[in-house]
Parts: sequence; structure tokens; C-alpha cells
Amino acid sequence: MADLGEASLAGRPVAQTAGAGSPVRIGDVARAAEVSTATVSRALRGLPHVATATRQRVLAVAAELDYRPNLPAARLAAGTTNTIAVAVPDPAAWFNATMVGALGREMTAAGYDLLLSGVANLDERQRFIELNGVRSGRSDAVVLIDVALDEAAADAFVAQGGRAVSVGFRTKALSSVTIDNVAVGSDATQFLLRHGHRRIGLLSLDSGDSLNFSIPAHRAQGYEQAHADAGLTPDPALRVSTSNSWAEARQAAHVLLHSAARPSAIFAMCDEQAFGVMLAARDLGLRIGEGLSVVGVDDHDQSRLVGLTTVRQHVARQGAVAAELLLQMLEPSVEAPQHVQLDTELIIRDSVGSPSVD
Amino acid sequence: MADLGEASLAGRPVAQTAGAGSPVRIGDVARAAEVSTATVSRALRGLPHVATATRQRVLAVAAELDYRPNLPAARLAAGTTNTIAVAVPDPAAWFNATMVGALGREMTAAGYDLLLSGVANLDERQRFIELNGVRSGRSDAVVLIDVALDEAAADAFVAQGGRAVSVGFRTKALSSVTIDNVAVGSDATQFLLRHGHRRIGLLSLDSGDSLNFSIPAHRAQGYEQAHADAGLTPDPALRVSTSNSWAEARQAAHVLLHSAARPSAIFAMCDEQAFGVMLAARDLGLRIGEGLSVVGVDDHDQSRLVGLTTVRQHVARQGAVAAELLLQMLEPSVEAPQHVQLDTELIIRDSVGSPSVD
DNA sequence: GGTGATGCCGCAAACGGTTACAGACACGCG
DNA sequence: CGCGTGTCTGTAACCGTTTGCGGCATCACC
Repeated sequence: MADLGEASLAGRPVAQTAGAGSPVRIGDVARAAEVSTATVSRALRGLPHVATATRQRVLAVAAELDYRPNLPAARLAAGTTNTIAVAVPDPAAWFNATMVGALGREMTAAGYDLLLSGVANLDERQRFIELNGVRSGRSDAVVLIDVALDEAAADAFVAQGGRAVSVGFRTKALSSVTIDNVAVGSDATQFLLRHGHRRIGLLSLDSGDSLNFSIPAHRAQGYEQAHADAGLTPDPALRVSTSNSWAEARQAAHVLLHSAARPSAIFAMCDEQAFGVMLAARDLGLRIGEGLSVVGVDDHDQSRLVGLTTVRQHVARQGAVAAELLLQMLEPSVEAPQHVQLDTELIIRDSVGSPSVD
Repeated sequence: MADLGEASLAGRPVAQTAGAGSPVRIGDVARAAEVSTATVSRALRGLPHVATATRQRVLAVAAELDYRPNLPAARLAAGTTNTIAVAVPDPAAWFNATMVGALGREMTAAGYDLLLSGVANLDERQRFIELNGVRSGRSDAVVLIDVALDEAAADAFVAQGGRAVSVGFRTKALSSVTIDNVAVGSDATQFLLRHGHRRIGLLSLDSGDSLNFSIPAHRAQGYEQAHADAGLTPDPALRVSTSNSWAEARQAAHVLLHSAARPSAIFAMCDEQAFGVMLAARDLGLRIGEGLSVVGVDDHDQSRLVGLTTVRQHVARQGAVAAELLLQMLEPSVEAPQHVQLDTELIIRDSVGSPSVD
């Protein structure tokens, strides 16, 4: 006790002599600072009921000893993890990566860790939900990015005490941040119709690639609706779907462009697919905006580079809103779930022109 | 028994709260299966020394009760976290996102969780290293993606018992997976020289944007060396550096193309920068491969789309190797750090042609 | 039928913190 | 001087697992 006090006062940083096998525990700090572990705990975490002088001393001793609290122990005792688990279908996809980046920035600033899980199919989703319930103490809350839950599953999750915010889909029980995907589809399609296109291909997103059926469904609905508003009915043969990879989209575009009902324009449900369409056009010697028009969705970083007209969704903003919802959900006061819908915006570049006359 | 109810009467805000359901603990399972908690623990984790019949019974009861082990408790008792922490400068950047995706796939399969941290500057790096030492019990190991440590820091980290694998840079103490960046730079430059270019701009990566100085330095060294091998000395005025964003690269390319020493080709240190160069060329009405040639590095998903000639590094493969190194590092047998260097490959598309005659 | 060896299983001690509760002390006021 | 009030601090009971060690059958083998 006094010995340790002397040692640390001697001015020789104990930390430097600390080898691999010297775990400094809270008790060591308490002894060296001549207080109880309770006081050390309070002092270190900035809780009230600690005299300023005492706090200073504890802080100094902890620094001197290079004390690092053991997280599992703290979490076990406190029953809270300061961690949030994020589920994404594919961590490498642009939208997801950008969203995770934004979320991470905000949550790290708020003192949370980010646990990242790739959840690409129903089994993995099931596993994720089971593993991240409150009961396991893995995380304090969960954010589901395009990993949709049905109403029943969402209800069950919150009934068990789970907290979650969803991005890209909406259920009653969970706070959510979404965009209006019907509007996305109809804005894109209307723009094409207004340019005179009458045979507009629809490159839809595979359900297999996403656990969120509602996005392609709503965008397709917007596509239908825009046609209906113009007194038209789209040819079902113009509809094809692929994953969000440009390689698959390229194949699909080939099929579409070689089919009987050859489109003069294609509405792709994400920019990555639109890139594939552009590649296919290049394969066939078609100039984008002349021989073939394309509209995408997202406003991917690279879209500007290739002059792609697209419906922009502000990803970083969605991430920030999701973080905000999370944070207020973590507050003790239990509030009703909140639903935020953000605007989208048609960005006109030069991948759309009038259909070439046959 | 009533005793248990009495015992926990202390009045703590136990999870007795509404709807959350009584948390079932390992003891509940033990009681229901008429065995001890030790046996339940062993049975559930597939450890030996449990009779098959007993194991079956425990498994059944646990499923029946929907038992979920409490992770912090298990981690505290076992002293292991089954979690690995990943540090990346920018989680949204293509290389990083792809790497994290690959890493996540492998590690999840091996039963590990992935903790993701954005580490963009020295303070954050310091914080990350401190927080993820073994002592805190946050993770079992760390992977540093382009978040470089110097030899001393790496030594200190392992001396404290830390385990880490580094991606993109190499130090003695840490296992690493890297590519030969000097070769990357010289391959790209040689290719340009062979096409007759004599004024080759060098678009370098800002150190500010990356904690890994060695990558731009080595690639630049390759650039110099290729010139030297051809008996040439590059004009220092041809050298500019930016972050890895295409927007900044675009500006820089403008500067370069308007300068006195106007280059006929540009070697960009990553494809994202090369995209910016292509944009700048478009701004100026220069056709890529004719008025201006460009070579990038990475083979970004979109590079094929725009016909960019680039030096490919197999990201997914790097991720897989990193995972493998991690896994064998987590084995009890402590081995010497391993260093793996993977090959790169020049992918020739059509962004390079001969310099136009003045 | 004794004697180890072997296989299952339970007891109870960690693991390293957090926090409810009570005690100690200083102070102001009637 | 007694008493209430408020601030700081310590005691000790948890939090829910894992695991070393020892007990006890069962079994193989002389």
C-alpha cells in the first residue's frame, strides 16, 4: 500500500516495466491510490460522488500503472455492452460500406463499438437475430441494413427486449430510416417516358441477393405506376432481374437487348447494375444516351465518372439518422419507434437521350 | 425453490422488467436436465467427457428453454473473446470494404465476431492500440489494414501479449500480408515508358489520408526506378499527391495538365484516383488512351467498366490469407510471425496509348 | 477378486468488475 | 447541543460463466 504509493511517487513509470504477465486490476489501482475499488470505478468512469482531489489521484495512479479495465468483466457486472451489432447482406457493396462507415463514425464518437456481420441469407439472418438478442449480451442494439424482418419477427424481437433500427425497410415495431422507393421508381421511369421512350427495360434486383424484397417491389411498382399515369402498360418481357453485380447485369442487358421486345432505355435498380448495362452497350457498340438510355439508383461514387443519370439517395445522411435513432433508443426512457423517410433526388447527367428512330 | 427467490430479493433492478421474460441461465438448464452447470457448459460447447445420452438431454433441454449463454460472463470466465478487431482508415473505401468483407466471411465461418473501427489519424490509431491490447479483453487479435505501426510500437504491442496481423505494411513483429509495391510502381511506369511516354505524371497518395506511408513511397520508388532503368530522370514537377478520392484527384489532374511540364500520361496510385484523372480528361475534351494515358492500381470493380489499365491486387485473396494467418496465430502454439507477399498483375485495357505527337 | 485405468460428472473457486446500501464526516441551524 | 442534510467513501453482494480437481462407477486384465 504505502510501498506502492512510494514507488509511484518515485517518478519511475511502472508502466514501462510492465511485462506481458502483469495484469493490473482495479484492486491494484485502489490499493495504490489508497481508496476502495468502488471509488476507483466511479472515478474512472466520471460518475458523481467522488471528491475532485480523490478523482485526480485515482486518475494519476491509473495512468501510472497503465490500468486497462477488463471489458467482459465490466459488461457482465453492468449488464451493458456499449456495442451495437450491424447486419448487412454484403459488407463490400458500396451502399452498405458507405452506410457502415457513417454509422461507425457516429457511434464511435458516442463511445460504442461496432460489430459487423455479413447476413446474406435466411439462415444467417435467423442466426444473427438469435445471437444478438439482449439475452446473449453481445450487443445493446442492432441495426439491420436491408436485412428485413417481417412484422411477427420484429415484434418477437422487441418483445424479448431487443432494440433495433432498420435501414431500407419498415416494420411497426422497429425504428426505421427509409426512402420512398415507389417514388424512386416512378421518378426514374417518368424521366425516361418524358424523353419519349416507350420500351423501357426494367432491371430488377434479385430477391436472392437481398433479404429485402420491398425495395425491388416498390421500385417496380413505381415503374408500373409511371406507365399507368401515362396510359401505358409495360411489356412483361422487358423485365429481368439480377444480383447487384455489374457482371450479372451486363449479361441480363445482353439478353434484353437481343430479345424481340428490345428496349430503347433501361431502368436499373441500382447504379452497379446500370454500370453493367453500360458495359453491355459498349459490347454492342451502342453509345449510351444515344443508342441506349440508362437510369440507375443510388448515385454511386463512380456514377458521375461515367455520366450516369440516377436517383440519388443520401447514404451518409441515412447513416447519421440511423445513428441518431439508435442513440435515443439507448436512452433509458423507452419511447415509441420512430420512422424517418428521407428524400431522394433525380440527378440528370448524360446517360439519357431520346430514343433513336428505327 | 423459494430460497432462490428470497436470495435475489435484494431489490436490484434485475431483468424482472416488463415483457423481457425471465432470463434463463445455465443453472436453469442444469436443474431441468438434472445435471450440474459444469456438465451443461461442457455439453453445449461440444467438449469431451460428457456421455452421449447426457449431451443429448442437455441439448434438448437447452433448446426447450431457449437458453442463450451470456457472452460477457463466458468471456470473463474463459478469458477469451472470440472476437477480432479490425482497424481501417476508411471503411467505405473500396479496398477496405472488400477486405473487410472477405475477412468477415472467413472469420465468421471460424466462429469469430468482427469488430470494426475506423482509424483515420494518429490519435485514433493510438486509441485503437490501447483499447485493443489483450489486457482489455476486447478482442483476441487485431488486424491492421493500412494502419501502420513502426517497429517499436509493434514490438511493444506483442510484448504486452497482443496478437496482430497487418495488411499493406510489414514489420518484424507482426504477421503480414503485403504486395510488392515497388514492383507495382515500376510495372505501371515501365508499361507507360514502353508506349513511348516520356512525361509521366505521378499522382501520389497523401500521407494525411493514410497511416501507411510505405505504400506511396514504394510505388513512387518503382516509378523512379523504372525511369532510371530507362536512363531517364522524371521531372519533379510531374509529381502531385491527393487523397484517394476521385474528386481531389480530378483537381490535381487539372493542375498537372495545365502546368508547364504537361504529362502525356499519368500513373495514379489507386484506381479511384485514376477515375478522377479520367474525369479531368473529359473536362478538357481529351480522349483517354489518345490525348492522355492513365494507369491505376487495384483493379477496382468499376475499372473494367471504364477500360482502365491497372495493376491488379487480389483483395479477396489477401483477405483470405490474412484470415488464415489470424487463425493459426490464435492456436495455442506460439509461432514466429509469418510474412506473405502476394503477386500483382498488370491488367491491360484501353486507357493507355502512344503519346500524341505535338 | 483385487488393482489400476478410464470415463463421467459435480463442487466450488475463480474471472474482474459494478453498485445498493450504509457508514462517516462536515456543516448549518434552531 | 441535537438534529437534519448533503457529500464522500467503503463493504460486500452480486453478474453468469468456465474449469481444476477430486469422487465414484465401470471395465479390462491379470
